[in-house]
Amino acid sequence: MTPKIDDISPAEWEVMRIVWTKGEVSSHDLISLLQQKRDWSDSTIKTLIGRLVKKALLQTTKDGRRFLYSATVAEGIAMDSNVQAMFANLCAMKRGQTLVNLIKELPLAQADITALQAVLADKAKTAPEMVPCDCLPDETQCETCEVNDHE
Amino acid sequence: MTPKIDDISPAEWEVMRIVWTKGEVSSHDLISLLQQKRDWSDSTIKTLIGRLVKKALLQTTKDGRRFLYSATVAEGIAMDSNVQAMFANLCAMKRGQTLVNLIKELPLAQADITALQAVLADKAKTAPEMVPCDCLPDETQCETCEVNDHE
DNA sequence: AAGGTTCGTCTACATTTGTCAACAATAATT
DNA sequence: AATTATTGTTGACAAATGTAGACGAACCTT
Repeated sequence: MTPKIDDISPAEWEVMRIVWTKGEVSSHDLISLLQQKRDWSDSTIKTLIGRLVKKALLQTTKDGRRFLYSATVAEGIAMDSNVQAMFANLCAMKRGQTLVNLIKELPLAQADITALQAVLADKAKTAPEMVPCDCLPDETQCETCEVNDHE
Repeated sequence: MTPKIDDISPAEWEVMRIVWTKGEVSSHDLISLLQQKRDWSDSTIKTLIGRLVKKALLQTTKDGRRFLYSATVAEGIAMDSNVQAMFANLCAMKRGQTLVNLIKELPLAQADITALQAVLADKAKTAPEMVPCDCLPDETQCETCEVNDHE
């Protein structure tokens, strides 16, 4: 089955983070690590693991009696895909501002900032004057867009 | 009741987008606009409206026999809050790269780019050399971080 | 006044998600 | 061998979500 990459629930996300960070983990490690962050019972974590395996986001390797779990999808891919899916829900016209607010809040490393600046410099070359709102169905006109059009 | 701002389901987002864009809408308008984008029955949309009212994300004004619906939370606030909540799920160390990938994909207006550049220039002044991974519980060490520490 | 239309509310039902307990198989200990 | 611990699998159940039919009150048409 294909991994359901955009179907990771918040609780499952916690599990995946550990797996991605450790590479291969036993359910025991997963449980012990997660319980240092979350007040979840062993059972709960086992269920989450089971569901992730069913969703094909985790794969198993037999290690004697137990299993070792590892991710079937790279962390970066999953993050990109989910973040992009989330942004697809937002009004196209207002994504830029949202990004500005987000970046203001986020701690970023020097290297990240440099990389971002490079991408922006590049995009600036071909960026349109404005990105229109896409909240209403095609035929309909968005008030705000009209206003801006007349500016 | 306080609006459950981070409790907007994907289907509900669709509804909110219309409301935010139009300001005040009747259920009739909502239904007719939404059905141009989604293959939802009248009933389905009515249910969504009802749930949004219950979540205090929509408020109503009586307009004769019917209601006019409007948002109780500004679109920008909701977007910021949700995007930030989503990023909280991501490994702190990899958020920067995710942002880079996101921005590469997103169409941005000139003005947005300029604003982003300003924020980045400002952040660059105080940005740390690196933001450590926060996927594992405090005591535990993240492999990748170690590696980077030794660089 | 009678019948159709509009609109809000209720009920319904399958899935998904958050949370667990119980159980069975297997391995480790005594 | 008997007991205990470990670990994967099942079953459960409430709450949230996607989806939609049915019903009743209010309104408009004739």
